[in-house]
Amino acid sequence: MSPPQPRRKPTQARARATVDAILQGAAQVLVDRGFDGASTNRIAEVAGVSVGTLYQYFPNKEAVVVALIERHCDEQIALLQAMVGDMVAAPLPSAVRTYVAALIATHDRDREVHDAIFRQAMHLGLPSLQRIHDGTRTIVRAYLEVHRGAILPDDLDLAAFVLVSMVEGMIDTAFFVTAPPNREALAEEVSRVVLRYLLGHAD
Amino acid sequence: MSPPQPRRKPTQARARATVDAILQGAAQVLVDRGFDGASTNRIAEVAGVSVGTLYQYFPNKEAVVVALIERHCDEQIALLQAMVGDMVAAPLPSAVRTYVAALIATHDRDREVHDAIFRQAMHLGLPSLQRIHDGTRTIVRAYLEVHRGAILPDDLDLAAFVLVSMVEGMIDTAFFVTAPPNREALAEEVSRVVLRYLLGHAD
Amino acid sequence: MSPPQPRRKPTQARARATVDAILQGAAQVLVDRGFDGASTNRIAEVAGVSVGTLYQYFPNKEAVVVALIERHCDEQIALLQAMVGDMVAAPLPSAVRTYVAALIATHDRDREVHDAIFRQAMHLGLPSLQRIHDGTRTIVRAYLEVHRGAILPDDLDLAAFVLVSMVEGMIDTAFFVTAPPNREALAEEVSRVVLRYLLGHAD
Amino acid sequence: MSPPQPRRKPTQARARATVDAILQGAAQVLVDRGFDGASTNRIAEVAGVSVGTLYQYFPNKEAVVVALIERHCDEQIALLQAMVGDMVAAPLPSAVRTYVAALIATHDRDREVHDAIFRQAMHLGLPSLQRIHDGTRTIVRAYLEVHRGAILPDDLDLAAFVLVSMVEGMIDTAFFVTAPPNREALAEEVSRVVLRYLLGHAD
DNA sequence: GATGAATGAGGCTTCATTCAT
DNA sequence: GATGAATGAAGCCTCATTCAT
Repeated sequence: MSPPQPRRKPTQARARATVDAILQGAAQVLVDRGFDGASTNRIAEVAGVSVGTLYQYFPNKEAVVVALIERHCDEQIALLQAMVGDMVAAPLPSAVRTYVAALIATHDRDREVHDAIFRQAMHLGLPSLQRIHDGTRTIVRAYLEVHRGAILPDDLDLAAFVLVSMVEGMIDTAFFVTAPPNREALAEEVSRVVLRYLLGHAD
Repeated sequence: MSPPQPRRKPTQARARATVDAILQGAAQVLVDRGFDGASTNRIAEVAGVSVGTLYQYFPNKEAVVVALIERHCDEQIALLQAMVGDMVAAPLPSAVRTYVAALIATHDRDREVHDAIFRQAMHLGLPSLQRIHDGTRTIVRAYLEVHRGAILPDDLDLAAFVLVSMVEGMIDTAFFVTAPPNREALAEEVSRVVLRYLLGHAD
Repeated sequence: MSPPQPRRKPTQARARATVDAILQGAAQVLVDRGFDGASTNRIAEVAGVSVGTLYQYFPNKEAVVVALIERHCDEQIALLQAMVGDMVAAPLPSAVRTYVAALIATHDRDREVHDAIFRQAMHLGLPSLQRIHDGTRTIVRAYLEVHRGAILPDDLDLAAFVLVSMVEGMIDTAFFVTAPPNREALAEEVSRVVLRYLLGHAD
Repeated sequence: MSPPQPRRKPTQARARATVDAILQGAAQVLVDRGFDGASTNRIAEVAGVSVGTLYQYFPNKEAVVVALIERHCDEQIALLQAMVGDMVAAPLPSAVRTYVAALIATHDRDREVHDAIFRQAMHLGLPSLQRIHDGTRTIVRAYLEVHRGAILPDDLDLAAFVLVSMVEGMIDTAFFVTAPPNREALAEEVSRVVLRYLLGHAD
């Protein structure tokens, strides 16, 4: 409803620390008491500031959650980019395996927080997940372009979409919906799916 | 001696109609105003009954949403089963294409309602999605068993998990997170992924 | 607010049984769930009838509670009268001891029910307790009249009032407020109070 | 270094005023509309604050009533103690008459409020009345100890219990159940009961 | 800048009561 | 006579938000 932008840019170090505390508190409360138990008063309390202070940096409750999600997404993307940084140079099979492993690792960090935030993102129907998806897709698409000659799919846009949404979606399912029958073998099997799709084989 | 018909069948018919109305109302409100805007009073009003009546059939607000999700899941599963009924007899490639098409069709029916309910399911962390997943997985696993000799994967449990979660997750992503670059070609491309995973080729 | 009289006199045996069941249910619920948990629906359910039936015999909820209290008071008075029936003929000391013992016995019967009903009577500020008091006082006053020559007090009205309210009040306190230090000796000590008041000694 | 005055004494003063206002309001409403008519909204309104404020100081409705009862009990006990302060030094007969008069006076102050609160205490089955009783009993017991040689009863615990519960119970009855035939003579007659119990005579 | 007491709309839920069957 | 589904006013309580200090 109201602009999800922070009311004032926290230029001073003290202010930034306050905002950080609030977001930490928000994450904490989200994890501990679920969405409906996350009131601004509670968040402020856990953050160790007063509600008034919270409202000095965020125009309303939603803005806090949005900011939290945004920050989380940024971290996720940064994490992913760091992990796949030199993937481009690698041969396709090992690149894929690295990518899948990175994605899974990404979900393993801060499971609870990730989970809580993910649910909120779904709940609020926010474009944050799309940001993650699109960012990832761009990276993948670029990679496919480089290897265009070696892979089966022609439509690289579509291929990138399918790859990212499939792998991401699957991992989300594995983490949020139902546990896989064999957690150890999961990464390898997913990699096989991808490799067979791209190459026709998984060697 | 006693009347062959239980005394209040008609009453039950009325009650069932009431429950239906409430669930309809809940779906309606969920779509229109989102979860937080879905108050029991609003639901009752849209359903055309009084709050009191709602509470005669559901112990609390969450129960209404849960019932709605459950019903939706049942419908989804029934729909899927109807569509893949004679898939078993079909050759693998066309079976896969049927399955994928069915899944997509399933998402196309009642887009908005499905969307709203799906979000709630995620939000509430309910096992309903798991039910869908597990149901589907059982079907798929049985199918793979039949074709065991013709496919590459050994671990059929894992294969079934990967297939279902991947395809389902991907379609969810396509519908809820970001639109695919080429909606027409999507089904075929997903089918290809599956077929190459199972056979090494997609012919 | 509305007349506390039953809507229709239950002339038939069946109807009387129904009324009984309802009052039983009311007592039950009052004991089990306290006053605020005693809803007409619950009472009807426990009584094994439908709410509608309850409302055929009682105009509103209060009427049920009032009827219950009335019935209880009647029982109490009858019980008391039975116990002190031939007290008049007895010599004063043993008469007093009989009376006190009867009062205590009266409180011991159906402790829980008595307790619950007593609280309601207080709560509703009903004249029922007054009925018990006045009834008892009349009996006592008559007895004192007979023994006028043998006792110290002149004002028999006042004496009867003091005796009844004191003994009754004390027993209520003993039962509802705090336990006496010596339950066994209580009756004898109370009797002594009364006898010394009447005679100057307790022999 | 740090300010010698804690930062929000004024705040606390304000808060205390608010709590007072709420309790006043509660007493008011209890008297005016009875327990069932005493809604938190009504109490807050009469107190001149918003419901939210009420709930900032009390976790629920019952807590308000309990606090009110507690405060009332404290006042009663303090009042009593003030009145009987130098009773110990007095000779028995006048001490008893002072005590009885004090108790009656205690009931005369704020009749309506006292009445309403007393009913609630019974209704809620709270130990508040017990507190009053036990407090009083301790005082009486100490007094009896001092005069042990001059009185008839041996078991001082029992005697104290009988005295307090009897006198208190009787006065409660006189005030809440039925009016005494001769209000003026009541105190003297009660004193006689007590004195004859303790001494065998009332001079 | 920070604080936290105060606000009050609004959510969830209960329950006395009615009335069509 | 009996039933019990339906009603809806009203109660308790929470929480996003403001503002005087």
